[in-house]
Amino acid sequence: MAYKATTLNTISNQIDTILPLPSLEKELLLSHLQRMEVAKGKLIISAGKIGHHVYFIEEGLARAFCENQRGQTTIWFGQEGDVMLSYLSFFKDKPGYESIELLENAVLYRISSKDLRELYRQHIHIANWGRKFAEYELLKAEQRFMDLQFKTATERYHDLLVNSPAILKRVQLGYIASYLGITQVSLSRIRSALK
Amino acid sequence: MAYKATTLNTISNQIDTILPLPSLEKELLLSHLQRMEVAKGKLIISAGKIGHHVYFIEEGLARAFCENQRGQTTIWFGQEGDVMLSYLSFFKDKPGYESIELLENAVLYRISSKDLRELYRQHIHIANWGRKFAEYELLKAEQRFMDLQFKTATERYHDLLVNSPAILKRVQLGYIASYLGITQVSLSRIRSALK
DNA sequence: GCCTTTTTTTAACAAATGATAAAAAATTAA
DNA sequence: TTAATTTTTTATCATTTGTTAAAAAAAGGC
Repeated sequence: MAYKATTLNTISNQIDTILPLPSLEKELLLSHLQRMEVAKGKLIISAGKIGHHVYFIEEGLARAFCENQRGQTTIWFGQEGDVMLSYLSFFKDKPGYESIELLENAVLYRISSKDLRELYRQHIHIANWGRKFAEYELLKAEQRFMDLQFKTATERYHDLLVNSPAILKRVQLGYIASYLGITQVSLSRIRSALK
Repeated sequence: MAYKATTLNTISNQIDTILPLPSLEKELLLSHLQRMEVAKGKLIISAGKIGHHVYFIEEGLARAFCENQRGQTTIWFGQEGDVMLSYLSFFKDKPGYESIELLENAVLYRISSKDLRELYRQHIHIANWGRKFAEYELLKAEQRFMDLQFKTATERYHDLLVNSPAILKRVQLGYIASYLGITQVSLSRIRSALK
């Protein structure tokens, strides 16, 4: 059974985690969100197409992946509390690199890019909330880049074990391997060396 | 001789490139900027320390680098029009991963983190300017990550040749190699294979 | 110019990862 | 449960990149 939803992972708390909003702006932002229950396997965002919404994950698991010569490479996992979007689509109205699919049945909230941009334009608290959102995503991207540049695949796997055990439990190893930037065979070698 | 400064690379135009500001907010932001002439070799930001300013490069060239087992690895080059900062320091008041040093004599403009945050808090246009800044930096970081994940060192070198020939002319190959995530010996092999 | 120092290239060998194929284990469906 | 399918591991060999050392080329100082 899925764990009982508490106030800790409600959409309202997700918003406050980025930057607490005054009640007026909070209600305004919430009023533009649309709740969706989506089945496992559904493609939320398609590579090469412009995504017109930003999604908040209240429950469920998703992955972003790119198609390339060797098939699909997973570049991101998202779970409860994460925000799901194509940066290129939302920031520049351009087609994104990646597709995003649900790996489990999910409860999502979405807002259209158009609505969110209008809220940014009119309300300074929401503009600063959007700035904080971009800044935190940038810190995550920087961390990700540094890991890829400076750590070995073995270290990155170990980091996942320590920092994101939930992902490892919920996802098959082929996806993990491509997320780490190595082949599944290589990941299998790393795992057997750890025993 | 350095090229003559035109309106194209003034600090004022750098700001508008991120997001054009109304004249009131533009003047306000400019009034907080301090002009500096800095000599080649100067360390602007130090790894492990909190950087308290954000810098705009009007003239000159800089690199960010990290110390690690193999010495220094260059992770970024900045030239005319680029903004220079530690993300961790400015966004979270934490010590950053990287040091930034000037590779040429430079003309910089700087603003304190404190002042810029206060402008974000009070002026919606500046808040949205700051949001756009973070969004564009995030797109650059995403591009960088994708390149490292999906392209070979040879392809990354070729991209530099095509997209940033100025950097290649101004910087020694050892820095370029570490920026590409390979050794200088490897870069030399790549270069000789292209002939 | 010439000498010193720094940068770049080349060579030889080691280590890590990729590609492919096949075996083993786990999962799913009837 | 059994059979089919999917996932994971193991093995072999090729390729790429790293390490170290030395030679060649370029840059800087006197």
